[in-house]
Amino acid sequence: MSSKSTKESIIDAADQLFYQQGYEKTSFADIAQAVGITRGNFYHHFKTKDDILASVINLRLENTADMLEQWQEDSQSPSERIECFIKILIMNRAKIRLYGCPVGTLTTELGKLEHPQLNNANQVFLLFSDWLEQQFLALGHTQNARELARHLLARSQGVATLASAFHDEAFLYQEVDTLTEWLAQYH
Amino acid sequence: MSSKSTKESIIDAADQLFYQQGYEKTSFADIAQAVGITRGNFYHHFKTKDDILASVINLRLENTADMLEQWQEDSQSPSERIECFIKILIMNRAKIRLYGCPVGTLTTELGKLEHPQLNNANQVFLLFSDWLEQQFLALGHTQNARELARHLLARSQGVATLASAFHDEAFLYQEVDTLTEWLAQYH
DNA sequence: AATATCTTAGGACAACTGTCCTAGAGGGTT
DNA sequence: AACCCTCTAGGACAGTTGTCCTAAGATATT
Repeated sequence: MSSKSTKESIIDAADQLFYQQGYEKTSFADIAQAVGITRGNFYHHFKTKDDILASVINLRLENTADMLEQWQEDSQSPSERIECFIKILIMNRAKIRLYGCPVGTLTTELGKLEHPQLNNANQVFLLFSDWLEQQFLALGHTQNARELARHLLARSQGVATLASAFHDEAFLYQEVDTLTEWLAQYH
Repeated sequence: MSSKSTKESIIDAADQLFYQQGYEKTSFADIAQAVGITRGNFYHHFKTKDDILASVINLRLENTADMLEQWQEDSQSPSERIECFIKILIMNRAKIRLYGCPVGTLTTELGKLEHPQLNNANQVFLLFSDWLEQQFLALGHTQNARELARHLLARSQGVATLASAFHDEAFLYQEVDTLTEWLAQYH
C-alpha cells in the first residue's frame, strides 16, 4: 500500500463519516479506525482536521464536476439534463433518507461553526447552480435562468431535508414527480 | 433569582446556542458562561446534556403551538393563515441567513447523531405539518391536504438552506413571492 | 550491501468533555 | 435560636479531543 493510497483512504473514510455523522462529531480516532491505521500516524498525512476537510471538499468538487460533465455528454437536451439533476434524489434515496443531502448538511454545519472552509463547501452548490443556470439559458430563459436554477436547487434541498427528517422515501418520489411537472412548463 | 428562573435561563441559553452553534458543538461550559453560572452547578438542574436538549425541544414545541394558535385566532381565512407561515421566512430572515431554520437544522443534526431525541424534535415539524394540513383541508383540498402541507414545508426548508448557504436575503424575498403565487392557485 | 527517504506505531501533551460529589451560603419556617 | 431545604461554587474524575514527537520499520536508490 503506497503513501498516496493511504492518504486517499483517509479522505474517502472522512468523506463518508463527515456525511454520516457530521464534521464536528467525527474524530481522528473514528477516521483512523475506519481506515485501519493508528491515530498518531495521522500527522504524517494531514497536519490538522481542517486539512482533511479541505481535501474532502476538493474531492467532492472533482466528483461533482465529473458528474455534471457526464450529464452534459450523455443527454441530448437541456431539459433531459435537468431531469438528471432531479433524479439524483431517487438515485441516492437510501442515503438521503438517513443523512440528508451531503452538500446541504455540510454547508449548514460549517455555517454554524463559522468554519473557514465554508466558502469552499459552497463551491459545490455553485457548481450545481451554474450548471443548472446554463441549462435554463439553453432552454431560452435568458431573463431568469439563475433564478430558476436557484429555485430548483432550493426545492431539492427541501425535499432532502424532509425526507430525512421523516425517513420517508414515498415523499421523495412524490416530490420528484412534482418537480418534473414543474420543469415541463419551462421546456 | 429563584431556582425556576435559573433553570429557565439555562434552557433559553441552550436554545439559542443549539441553534447558532449546533448541539454537538455546544458544551456545558458554553451554556454556563452564557447564563453566568459555574459548570459544577449544572448538575443540580439537569442530570445530562440530553436532559437539556429535551427541555429545549419541549420549549420549542410550546412556543410553536402558541404561535400556531395565535395565527389561528388572528387570521380570518385559511389562506391568510398559510401566508403567516410563509412570512416567517421574512420575519426571521436575519437569523435564517446566519443559521438556517432552527427546526430543520436540529432534526438534521440529531438524525446524523442517531440521537434518541430525534423523534421529539420531529414533533415540531409535525405541528407545522398538521396545522398546514388543516388549513388546506379548510380550503377544500380534501384529497391532497397533507401532500400540500408537506410540499410547502419542504419548500420553506429549501429556501432557508440556500439563503443560509449563500447568506442571501434577496433570494429569500424572491422565493417568498414565488410561494405566495403558488398558494394563490389553491384558494 | 549500504544509504536515504518515506511511512508507520506508539505514546506524550495540554486542553476540554460530560458527569458527579461535597461543603457551604442563603432564605424561610418553626 | 435552631432547623430545613434550595441553590451555588469549586473542584475531582476518567475519558476523549486535536496535535505533535520520536524511534523503528519498510521501501527505494545508489
